[in-house]
Amino acid sequence: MPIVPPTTTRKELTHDRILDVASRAIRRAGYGGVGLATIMKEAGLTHGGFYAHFASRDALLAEATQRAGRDTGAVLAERLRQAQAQGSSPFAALVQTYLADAQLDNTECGCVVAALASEIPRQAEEVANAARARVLGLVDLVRRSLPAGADAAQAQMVAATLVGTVQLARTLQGKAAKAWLANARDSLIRQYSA
Amino acid sequence: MPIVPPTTTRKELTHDRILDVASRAIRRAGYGGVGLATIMKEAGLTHGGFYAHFASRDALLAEATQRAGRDTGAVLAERLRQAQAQGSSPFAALVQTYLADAQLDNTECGCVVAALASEIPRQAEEVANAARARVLGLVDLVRRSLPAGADAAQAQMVAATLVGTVQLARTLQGKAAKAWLANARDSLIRQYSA
DNA sequence: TGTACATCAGTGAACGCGCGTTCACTGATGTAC
DNA sequence: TGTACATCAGTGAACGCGCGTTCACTGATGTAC
Repeated sequence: MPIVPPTTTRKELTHDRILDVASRAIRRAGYGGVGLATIMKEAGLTHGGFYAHFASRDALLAEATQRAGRDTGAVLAERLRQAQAQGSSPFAALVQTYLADAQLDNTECGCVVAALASEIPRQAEEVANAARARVLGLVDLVRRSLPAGADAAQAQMVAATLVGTVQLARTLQGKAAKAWLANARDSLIRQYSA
Repeated sequence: MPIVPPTTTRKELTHDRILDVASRAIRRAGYGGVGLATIMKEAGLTHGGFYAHFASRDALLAEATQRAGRDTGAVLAERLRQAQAQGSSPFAALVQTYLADAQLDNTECGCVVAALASEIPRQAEEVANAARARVLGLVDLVRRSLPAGADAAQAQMVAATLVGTVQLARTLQGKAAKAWLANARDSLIRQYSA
């Protein structure tokens, strides 16, 4: 989703559009899986104009990682708020959203950490830094969803389990993948709910 | 480690050497991160001879995935056997090996699933199939390490947590990464030991 | 044991292609007076 | 309000490079007699 600040020039709108396209492209195809020409074309531009918006390909990957993380982070945070407002368990809401069956085919708009985790350590410093920030953001979100008294260590365990589960389920097909997710939802909610 | 069957022609030895190099290359650099020329050079050959050994790049990636998984699977299985022989907990041995601090810098010779998980769904069918087999192999290994009575569902949870933990710890640096691993080792052993 | 020859494993140059990056240019936008 | 001009955002062709793949060839290995 494009984010449009109060005062926006035409160039800022274009920049934002490129970022939005790229944030989906990297989750769909991996950091190395999509070229600048494709991204620019999907944004309705020719590739020549790219360097008026970003210093390099890596600069785009870094910004796109941040964008992807903030987009899905905002959605999850909103779910937690809703659950709290209704007096239901924020943790259960998090788990059910993060491990929803739909996430299997939703890589392009899903969690950027789950989509790219194993590629992060191989990226250029600026990209890895942006990705690292999203990992920490995810852990923090998990921590805030846990019952009061839960510590960062528990949040790390849950975050690792969520990410690992989505990734491994995505390597399987159909029923086996959904069964894996369902099992993980049950186990996590049983174990960590207050 | 090259695997040498009883009767080996010179060509089989070379094939094996290419596979060994490739199995480390994909874990180090990702499926897309290393070219055939580099792999052949590391195996002491010129790249022209590649197609005498493999039908395509993807065929190599598939075989190298299988090789990597079997190599590390054999090491882990041996650890489990040792622990059982000594009357100590196989599960603790598995967790301490899989989540050892050394794994942070050991991507090249470590678990192929942890090294490549998020890239698997994007690979060609034959590569994804080989990788999927390694995921199931990992789950099975975990299941065999768990106390008697543990089911496949528990093994899936543990496998996802192991893989997610290694991946996320690898995105961090130094002390933070080691602390994450230590926390995960403690939590898992506390939770699943008989 | 020695020679002649077929098979085999690996070489090295070449191919077409898509990549990230650069740059001279164009047409639209917006400002000055 | 209208004209002249500077600035801006995006175009499209070109570059050098490394990739996967192909192929004619070479030198070594091994077999037949």
